[in-house]
Amino acid sequence: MPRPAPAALGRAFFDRPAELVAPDLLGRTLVSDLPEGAVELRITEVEAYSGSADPAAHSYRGMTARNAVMFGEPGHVYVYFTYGMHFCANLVTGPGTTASGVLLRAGEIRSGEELARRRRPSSRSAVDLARGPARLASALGFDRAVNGVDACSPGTPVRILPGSPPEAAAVSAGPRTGVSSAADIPWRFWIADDPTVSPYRRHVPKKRRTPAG
DNA sequence: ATTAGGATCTTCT
DNA sequence: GAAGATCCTAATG
Repeated sequence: MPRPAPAALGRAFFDRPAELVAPDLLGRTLVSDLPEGAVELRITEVEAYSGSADPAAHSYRGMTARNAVMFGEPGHVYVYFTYGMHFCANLVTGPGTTASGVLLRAGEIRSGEELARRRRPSSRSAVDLARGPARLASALGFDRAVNGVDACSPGTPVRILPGSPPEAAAVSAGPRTGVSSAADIPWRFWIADDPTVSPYRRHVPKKRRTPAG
C-alpha cells in the first residue's frame, strides 16, 4: 500500500550538502504561516553557502551570536539582519552540523498576494514582490522572530511542500550575487527565464563618506 | 535598461 | 572603525 505523501519536506531532505539541496529547492513551494496570515511562494532562485570551506559563508570564521543557527540541526531557518534595514532568510543544510545553508533569493508569490503587497508597498508589480533576498523575506514576514524556526516539525509556521523540482535542463547556475570572496564558485541556482529571478549584481565595496577633501 | 548614490545599524575586527 | 549574502529613487540612454 502506498503511504500518503508527506505534508512537507522532512529532515533528510536538508541533511545534505548545500550545493545539492539548493537546486533541489527550485520550483518547490515555501509556506509562511504567521499570525498575520499565510503566504505561499514558488522558489525560483537560491544560493548555497558551505560552512568551513567557504569564505563567503557567514559561518566561515566560526560560531557567533548571529550565525549560531547555522551550526545547529539542518532544516531550521536562519534569518539575519543586514545593511541596517533588511532581513534575509536561509535554510540550514547538512550534512550533519556543518554550518551550511541555502539563501532564499527570489520567488513567485502563489497565494496571499494581498498580504505580501501590504508588507511590500514599494513593489509596483507582482513579480517584484519577492525578487531579491530581502524582498522575499519581507514579503513572507520573516524577521528575528523566525530565526531558528524548525521547518521540519509538525505545525511549524515555515515549511517546504514536496511538489516537484524543475527539470535539470531548466536550471541555470552561476556565481553568487554580491559576495566579495569566492566570487568564482557557481553556487547560485535559478530557474532559467523566470521573470521573478533577481538581476545579478557583482559586489561593490561601499564608499566611505569623505569628511573632507 | 543601466548607473549612481544614499539609507541605516548590526556585527565583527 | 569599517564593511556588509540589499533596496530604493532619480537620472540618463
